[in-house]
Amino acid sequence: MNLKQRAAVFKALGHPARLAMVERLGRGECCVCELLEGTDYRKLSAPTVSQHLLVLKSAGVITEEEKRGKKIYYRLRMPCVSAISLCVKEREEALGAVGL
Amino acid sequence: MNLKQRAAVFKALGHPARLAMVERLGRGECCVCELLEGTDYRKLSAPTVSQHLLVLKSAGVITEEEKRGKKIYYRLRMPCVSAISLCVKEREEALGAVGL
DNA sequence: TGCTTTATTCGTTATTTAGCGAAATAAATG
DNA sequence: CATTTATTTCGCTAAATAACGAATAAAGCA
Repeated sequence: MNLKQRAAVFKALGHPARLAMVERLGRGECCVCELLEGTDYRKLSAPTVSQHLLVLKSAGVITEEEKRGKKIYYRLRMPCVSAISLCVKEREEALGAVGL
Repeated sequence: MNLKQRAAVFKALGHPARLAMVERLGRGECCVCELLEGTDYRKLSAPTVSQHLLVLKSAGVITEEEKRGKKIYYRLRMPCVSAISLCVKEREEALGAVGL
């Protein structure tokens, strides 16, 4: 995996809505409608969520698992990103001095 | 560290030039002039590199270490991002099927 | 002091991204 | 088959980002 591809993964994670989706999927696969509800970041429209999913899929972070009934299920394709997100989350103290 | 702040960290890493800089800084502090040379991604102008450093600094990823002579030294402020980048790098197989 | 090096700030332009309403697709259900 | 539900695609606009040349600042050197 080259530099550009790696950067694309981080870029995909670099939006609150997408990061929330990834963290949700880290707790197990779910359908789009659940992701549409679940974001505590803010309420986004279905088209917007759909587009964010495409970004994550293109970067290889998630994958379309299967279609059950009317619902389409996604799951995390790079399990390590869950650990990554946790790692960053815990670095709280490292950011205090920047005013973040 | 909240969702938005975490996303900002990933966003900062989400550019080939910035990721290369972070990976370089992961091997030890260095000055701007070294970062200006070192990117195998592509040759960028000094103003552009300077702006990328600002992005990384604002997200709390790096910090301005000190000024020695004419040179300004930066270092990694969130050491875990080095490990993160390696983790993503190794997930190569996970991306084959997406055409990445 | 004047010149060179190192790095940043400013101003501008081109490109990308985010978001959404409207429309389209697909599956289940009455 | 018409309707509802779940999701995506399309077309558009507003905002953010990337990049760079010119100008600026600060430090060391001749």
